[in-house]
Amino acid sequence: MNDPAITQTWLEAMAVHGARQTAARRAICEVLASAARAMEPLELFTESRKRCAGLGLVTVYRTLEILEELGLVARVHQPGGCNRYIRAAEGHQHLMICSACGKAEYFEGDDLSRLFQQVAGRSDFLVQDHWLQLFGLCRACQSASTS
Amino acid sequence: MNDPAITQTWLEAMAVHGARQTAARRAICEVLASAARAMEPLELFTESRKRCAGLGLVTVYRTLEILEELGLVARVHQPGGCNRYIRAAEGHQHLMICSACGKAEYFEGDDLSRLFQQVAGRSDFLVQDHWLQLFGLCRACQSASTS
DNA sequence: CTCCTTATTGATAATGATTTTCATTATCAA
DNA sequence: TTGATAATGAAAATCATTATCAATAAGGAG
Repeated sequence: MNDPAITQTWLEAMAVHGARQTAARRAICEVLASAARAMEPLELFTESRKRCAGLGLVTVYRTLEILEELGLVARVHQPGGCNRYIRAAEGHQHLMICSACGKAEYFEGDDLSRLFQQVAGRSDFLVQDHWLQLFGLCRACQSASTS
Repeated sequence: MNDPAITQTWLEAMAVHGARQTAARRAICEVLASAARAMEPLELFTESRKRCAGLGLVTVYRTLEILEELGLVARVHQPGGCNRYIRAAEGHQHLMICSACGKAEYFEGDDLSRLFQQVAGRSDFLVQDHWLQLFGLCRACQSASTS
């Protein structure tokens, strides 16, 4: 699914949820859907404002709240802070984040769920959910550090 | 290693680091070392104050900063917030958190590192670090929800 | 054991991110 | 086209965290 399609999907999902379709929301969704990195509210505000003059920061917060509530967008936790948002995973995927440029990419982690149950089975916990994130260097940043 | 021993280890590590041994720090370490759950600064403050009258919240923040810097304590990220701290893992361990009571427990995850490299190998990322946390129900809370 | 340097302390003020409030504006169903 | 009402932006309020600073206490030197 490409970026414009994602934006469309998000706006439709919001509509189903009873939320109106506005210029502000469209701008915010477009920016976030096409972002290669997780973005924080202020960045998202600055970028989205280029597409929707007069946009307010508060609207960014409110839109993120809805998108997160609908499971379309996810908050990303990093050593440097936990206020960045990115397109949510499709199915059993996990994030891999470049610690140099911030680029984020999902990878399939379907086979991991089973393992977690098993590993945790050694204790008395009943596992219901898991958070997994990998940090490293993307291809571009590997090359950059070599040269 | 039991709780008083952990406290002692922490205070000694802080001493090596050049930090003085004070009543405030001892109280904070004692509380955090014996905690079964990750605690937020304000909670830690309230509890520690019972052992060290007049303790200030600011000192809790400062002590946490040192303990984290020395790798003795780790920040815990949860859906409800990212401002809780807990005893750091020993070696390749990961956290398992009870979503009902908050109880946290470490489990061995040594064999997982290899898997992450492998899984990520499908992409162009060079994995350097990983964050893994499991959420579920501890034994006590499983029983509670059954009865 | 006492003194003295200096790290540590708590109270207060400042900061920065996020939320709330509210009057105005825009969406969209009828 | 119209009207009920959701959505908006500006400003104020809130909350956690950080910086400031004068008073205090830790702990090495003597």
